[in-house]
Parts: sequence; C-alpha cells; structure tokens
Amino acid sequence: MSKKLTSRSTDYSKWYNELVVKADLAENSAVRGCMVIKPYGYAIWEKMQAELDKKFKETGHQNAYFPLFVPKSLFEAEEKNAEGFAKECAVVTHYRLQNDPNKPGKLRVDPEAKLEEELVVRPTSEAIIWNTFKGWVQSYRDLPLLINQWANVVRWEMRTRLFLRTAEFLWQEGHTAHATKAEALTEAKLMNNIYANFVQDFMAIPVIEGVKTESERFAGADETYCIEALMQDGKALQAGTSHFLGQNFAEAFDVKFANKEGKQDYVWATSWGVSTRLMGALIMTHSDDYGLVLPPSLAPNQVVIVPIYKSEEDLEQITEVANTILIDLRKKNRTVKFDNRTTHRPGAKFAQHELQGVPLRIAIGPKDLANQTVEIARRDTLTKETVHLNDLINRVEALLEDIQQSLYNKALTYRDSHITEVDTFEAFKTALNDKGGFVSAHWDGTTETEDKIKELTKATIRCIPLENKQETGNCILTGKPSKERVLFAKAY
RNA sequence: CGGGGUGUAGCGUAGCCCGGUUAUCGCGCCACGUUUGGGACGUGGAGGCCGCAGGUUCGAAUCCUGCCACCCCGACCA
Repeated sequence: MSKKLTSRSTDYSKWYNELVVKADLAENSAVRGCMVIKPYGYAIWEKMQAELDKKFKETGHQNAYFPLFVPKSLFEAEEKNAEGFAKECAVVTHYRLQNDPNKPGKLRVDPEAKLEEELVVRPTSEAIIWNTFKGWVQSYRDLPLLINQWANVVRWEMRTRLFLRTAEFLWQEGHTAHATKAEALTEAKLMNNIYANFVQDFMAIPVIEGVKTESERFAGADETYCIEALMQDGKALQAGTSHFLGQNFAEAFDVKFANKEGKQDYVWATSWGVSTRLMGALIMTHSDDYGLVLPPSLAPNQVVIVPIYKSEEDLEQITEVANTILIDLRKKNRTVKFDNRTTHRPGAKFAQHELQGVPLRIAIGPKDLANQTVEIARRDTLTKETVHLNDLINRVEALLEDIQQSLYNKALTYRDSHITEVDTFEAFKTALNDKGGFVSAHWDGTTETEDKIKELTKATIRCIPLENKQETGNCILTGKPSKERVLFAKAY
C-alpha cells in the first residue's frame, strides 16, 4: 500500500475509497456490498448517534426496537411502499440447513424447511411498525405516538460504495402517529429542521432544506422533506429525509382512533431517517489530499499530543507536561490522547493523525521543555504555532471553536459559489458539466420533463427549497410557464 | 441482467503471448543494532494449494474446457 493518498483532482472516487480504508474508518467485507465499520469510523458514528438521540429525546421522542423481519403479507399492505422497495429486498425463505448428502463437509438448505410465509428483511420498517401501532392507538389520548429506532436495514443495491451506498446500513428511523394532518405536517418539518441543524452545527456541512418532487418522493409518502448537501466534486448528496405519510399507512394497517367528538378516524403519520451515509457526506465535504478532516464536534480525539525525545529523561519530563495538559483539557470536556507509542517515530505519528483528521496536534520536544512551550498544528489549515504553556488551554479552546466554524464557512462558500441560476437549456448543460454543483432553473412541474432532463443530462431535481422565492419564468426544457426555480444537480 | 476486464504472500504487482532450475519486485510483517522537531536506515528473516475443478503434456502460474469470485461501464438507488 502506497503512503500517499490519490489526490482528489487525479481521481475523486479513488481518493474517497482510499481515504475511507487508510483512515481506518471502514473496509469491504466478505459479504458482497456490505462493509465492516472499524473502531475509528464507528466512534464517529457513535458521536453522531449521541447528539441526534439527544435531540430526538428533547423533542419528546422515545426509542424502541422492532423486528428485522417483516412477513411478506404485512410488507405488501401499503402498495406504493411495497412496490417502491420490492426490487431491492432480501427474502428469507427457509429456516434450516443440513449436511449435503452429495458433498461431504458441505451444507445445503434443507428443502423440507421452507417457511409457510416468506420473511422480508426490512428495507425500512413502516410495515412492521404500523402493524404494531394498530394495537397501541385507540383514542386521541394515545396520540401523538413519537417513536424512534436505531437499526440496520438491507437494500439489495446493484452497485455499492463504502458508507454512501451499502447493501446493509445503519440508521435511525422515526415513526410517529398524530391526530391531525396539521400536527403530522409540523412534525415532518420539525424533524427535517432538526436534521438540518445537526448537520450544519455538528458536522459543519451546509445544507438546503427543501421538498422532493413527486418522482423523488419516498414510496408511500404524500410529501418528502429533505436536506441536500454539496460535495467537493460538485455532486449533491441527500443527507436526510423526513416524510409526511398522510393516512396511507393508517389506512393500509387500519390504525383508527376515537377523536374528541367520539368519531373514528385514521391517524396521520410521519417517518424520518438519517443513515451511515452521513459519514460519506462528512468525508467528502471537508477532507483533503492529506486525508480526513474532522470538525471538533465529531472527532473521537479532538487533540493528540506527540512527544519528541532522545533520552528517557526527556520522555519522563514530556510525559509530566502532557499529563497536566490532559487533565486540564479533560476538565473542559475535550477528548485528548497522548500518543506515547514507542514503536513509531514522530513523523509517522504526524502523518497518521493527519490522515485520521485529528483537529489539533500538540508536539512537545526538548526545545519546548526548555522554553515552557508547545507546538500546536491545526489539521484544517495545516498551520503551526508555538504557544506558551500558560496560554495553552485557552488557545486550544479558541482554536477548536475556530476550526468548527471555519470548516463550516469554507464549505458554505464553496456551496454558495456552486449554485448557478440559468434560464436556457444550453446554459443549464454548460453549468452542470463545466462547473457542477446545484443549478437553479425553472421547470414546468411535470414528471415527464423531469425524466427527460435526467435522461439528457443525468441531473435530477434535488429539491424545491423551502420558502422558495416565487418568480415567473419559463421551463428550461419545454418553455412552459413556471412560478419558481428548483435545484437540479447530479447526485450520489 | 447486458457489454468489457481481472484473479499470483496481508496489500500492490512481474512472469502468461512463445510450457522447462529454487515464482519477480515494492510496501507491510518479525529479530537485532543505530535512530527519533514531518512517513528512518542497515543487516538478517518469515510468509505462496499462482481463484477452484478437470484435461493436454515427460513437465502447467503459463495451453484447453467448465465453474466461482471480484472490478469497471450501463439499467436501479438513502
């Protein structure tokens, strides 16, 4: 394995794959399309989980867990949802293996052990959850029902990529039931907004909140809200979605309640989710040719201390200083690691921590001991400064905050400079191919036009931004009148 | 599922066309020594059912047949 990462400009896709593996985030497994998330990658995911989980609970949601398997008859109950996912479902048909009489030492599926009813491995859990909710709701007093689950799901994708699209992935899926349409709509928008705030504040990734067009909508939803981010290669990435499901699932699973007037009514529903795909967004937004760049809020180690020494005595003194720093920073709730491995030299440690995106590196050597200083290097700008021990803790605090903010600002500047308004189809194609990013254009509102544009350019409508400016114009493809611009992009 | 390609040590590879000593090289790994302010160096060492099965041959990584797996380009997608 070569030491240097393939550069982004050489081959963006290769850069991404190498980075994921070399930074020790994840690797491909023996199962086609499924990844192993390694401890360092999982630590980042756990930080995301912790923060999201807190936000969900603050807004009144509770965690629960539902089965991995969905009986086929339940799965097919909501027709549009079933149809939308049917092509990518793994299905369990048997429950037992046996020794293969023809091949010693090998196993085969026991043909006698065929299931009466096939079990679908959940690609999403609406079916099993709504079948369960049926028993939980009788009265308006049981509502709203605000449930979230952290789970794995399986979608049998044809082509997979680490974190961005894997056959099995981890996510959270919220499922809520409400007495009124207005309440459910408010919930769907609220959760989309929580996602937006999380991604912007914690992941330092700017997003556009919007709604999906009919063809991009979740199968079984009446409206899909989303947050869309822009990657460094100019492609858009859907970072989260929140669906207003209307009464579709309530009708399919017969979930009725008695309202205040004593009349039976179907409940109104939402579902919303973000997945390990966020890891992909994180990587592709901030990282550079030296490796991963992590915002301090998500870094498993926010600061790493590297000793530089010749003698054992030096190391002892450095260790003493390092331990003081460790204690002081931990008091500030910062995560710090003292990398005192004797098996690697400083240069190798520097390179590794850069590759893994540690926001700040503190180096302490003999010169520093003599001067009561340390050297601080920031990962995002790759700049170094020498700081006196007396000022160190405040300086670290300030730098960590600055890194968090400047990563966001940098990404925002890039994103905003890659939203191009166009009024003709020629300009549309030029913007898309020469510059990339979002292209803001008028569209006649039909699925046919959307499909045609996709066929001609590979670009899809990522979203209609919330609170979109209303302005009259003409569809770039058909010339038909339009009342607002929508955002197109090539997407992951 | 259509089109193209590749399987040789943990990883990346040479050799294959044109069969012939002990299968090449780099990274990584192990031991010892010297090193340590940006991926150290030297010496020594370990590691291979050459994807699997069959065939041709005195002899197969190399030729033939079948199978399997993976990758790339399409169609599908959080």
